Amino acid sequence: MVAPRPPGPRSPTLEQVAEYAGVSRSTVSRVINQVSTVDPELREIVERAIEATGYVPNHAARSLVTRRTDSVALVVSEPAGREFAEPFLSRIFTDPYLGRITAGALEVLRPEGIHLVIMPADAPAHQQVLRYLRQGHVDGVLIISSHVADPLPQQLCDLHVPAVLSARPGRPLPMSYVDVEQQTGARLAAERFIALGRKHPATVCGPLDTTAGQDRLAGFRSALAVHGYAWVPAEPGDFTRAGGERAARTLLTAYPETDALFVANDLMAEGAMQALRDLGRRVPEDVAVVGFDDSVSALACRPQLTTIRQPLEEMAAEMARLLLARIREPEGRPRSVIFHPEIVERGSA
Amino acid sequence: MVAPRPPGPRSPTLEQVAEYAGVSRSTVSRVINQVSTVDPELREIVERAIEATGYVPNHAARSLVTRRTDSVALVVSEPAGREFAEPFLSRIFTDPYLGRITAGALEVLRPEGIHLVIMPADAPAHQQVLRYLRQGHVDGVLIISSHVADPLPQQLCDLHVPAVLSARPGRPLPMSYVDVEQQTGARLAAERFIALGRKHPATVCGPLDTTAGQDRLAGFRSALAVHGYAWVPAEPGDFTRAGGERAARTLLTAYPETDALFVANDLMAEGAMQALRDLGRRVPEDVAVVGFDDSVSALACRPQLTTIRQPLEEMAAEMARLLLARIREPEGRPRSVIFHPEIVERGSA
DNA sequence: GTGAAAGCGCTAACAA
DNA sequence: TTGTTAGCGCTTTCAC
Repeated sequence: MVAPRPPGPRSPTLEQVAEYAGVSRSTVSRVINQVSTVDPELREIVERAIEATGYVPNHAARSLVTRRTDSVALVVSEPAGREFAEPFLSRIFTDPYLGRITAGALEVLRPEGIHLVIMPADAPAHQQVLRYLRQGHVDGVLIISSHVADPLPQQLCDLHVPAVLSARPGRPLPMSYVDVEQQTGARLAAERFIALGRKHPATVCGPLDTTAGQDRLAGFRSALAVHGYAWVPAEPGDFTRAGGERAARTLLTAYPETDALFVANDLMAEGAMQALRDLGRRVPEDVAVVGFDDSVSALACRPQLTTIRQPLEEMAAEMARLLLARIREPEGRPRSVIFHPEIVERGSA
Repeated sequence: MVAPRPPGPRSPTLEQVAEYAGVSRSTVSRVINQVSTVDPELREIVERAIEATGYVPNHAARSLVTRRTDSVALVVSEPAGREFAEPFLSRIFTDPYLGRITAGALEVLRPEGIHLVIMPADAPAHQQVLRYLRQGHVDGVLIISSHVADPLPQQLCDLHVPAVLSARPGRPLPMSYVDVEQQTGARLAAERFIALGRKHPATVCGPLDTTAGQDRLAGFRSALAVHGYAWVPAEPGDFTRAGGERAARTLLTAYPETDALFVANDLMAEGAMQALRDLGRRVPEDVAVVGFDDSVSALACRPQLTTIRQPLEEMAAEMARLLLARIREPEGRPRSVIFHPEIVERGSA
């Protein structure tokens, strides 16, 4: 909380513009709000008065009566019970994932004149976030949540705050969401390995308490089952670079025959490539590697990463569109939009 | 702009809580605002009433009278006249720079209960951003601006909106800012090359219309001048990965004898390493490379990047502190806080 | 087509 | 210590 701002040179009010123009407050208000029933001549006069006084409407006053704020929150949720080496804030803001989501959402929001408040919500902050949303700071919420048992989506649902999820919710919920066909993506990776004639596929999967982690693992396994693999080694990572490195090392130590590695996101793949290098494995000759995301990390790898592309920017843009629709029509049916993944073939597999 | 939200189940007002508790509005207000002059017994009653009714204060109403919003904007400014391959939004949100700044700022802002609105401001959006700020949406602004001729800082100054800059302004301005000793950083790189016995240093510098670009180049040149280098080849890049790759290629083609390369940020260094690899140069054997930032990119490189560390998170945190100070005391003297860079030695030099 | 007036939910003088 | 009251600046009926 900050101290009150001192009086200072306050900007003009509607009242003052009205006086300047010699009309009533209502007329100025109508001109500002583009109401068409204003005499063109008066409108002209008022517009000049606005220009002359340098008037801008006061947001709080307007918001108080209209109950709109023209801004939405981007909530990055993380439930309790996860352990990470890196602190929450640097971890999420260093991950290219969030950047792509932000860019995609703003691509839609900006032209609509809607602003974005970014709200990290680790477990201790959940209550504050809910409070914030209840205070009417924003018209709606984009929720980035991956943990299957994350309570936040349900709570937001209960609050009747318009909201859209970044992925299929862990439990069914009457809330719009966007997702990618996770299993299909994983299958693409599996098929790539089969096509390359690899015999010992394995995977650094995502955290098994996330839907993406579960789905990608299941998709990979079931696609390989079709080719006779009743079982596939898997070691979970935490979607961070260091986590991927660690998991790959564990995996390759336990299963040194591994010649194909599916890593559940590009950031972990970066770490996995490092581990492989340290272990004296060549990529792709000894071990073929496929990542997931098609983020900047994929290009940073040597060799560059073959990966499953999910169009995060477009997905976030769609989230924003779904949210706007929901804000405009809160009782509409929740919608889901599922995107198709594609394999992007580069040097690693 | 969005349509008005329908009435729906409005949350309780102060009035209703007061009625429930059998006290006046003011008393409830005092309890909410932690005013100490409330009888403990009454306070207890009121708190129960708040609990029972599920009351939360309406932000707009409060903001209208207090003239505070408890939120600040993070404006990422970019003046007209720059050409980039990538669109503005994906470029800035994909750059680890912004992520580190955001994380650092939130580290200070969050505990204070202050929220962050993220506002990209390319040239066409400048007017809207100024308008937004004048409307009183936020209490202050953190400005990320690098272009020496960027008009935005001056305009914000004129608006009397509390603001803090991410770097020394292009022209002197009565505004607080944070910076790193750019020239010292560049000198560290130069000295590293001298220590390694390199004879043909060169630099992929930053855009010459940015203070950082200018300072790092000047610092590198003047440090080398001390060692007899009257002139040093330099090729400007645009601080992007692709730009660094292009610039390094140009430089190495024109000056194939180059055996030491200072690259003005890590993102460009990543690209430069790629270019060197393509040109058949080994790093560090044939060409030693030093970057600037110590971002995640530095770790993604092979070999890992020796780089000049600037503590961006701490710098952003300091920006936030300076801003809070300014909001609380708008007439205070503008302050500058300059951080010390350090060289982080890794594999590339 | 325009103006007068009520009121959005809150804080902060001021009185009691 | 508590209550009464007057706005904060705007939109929005409702008369005219």
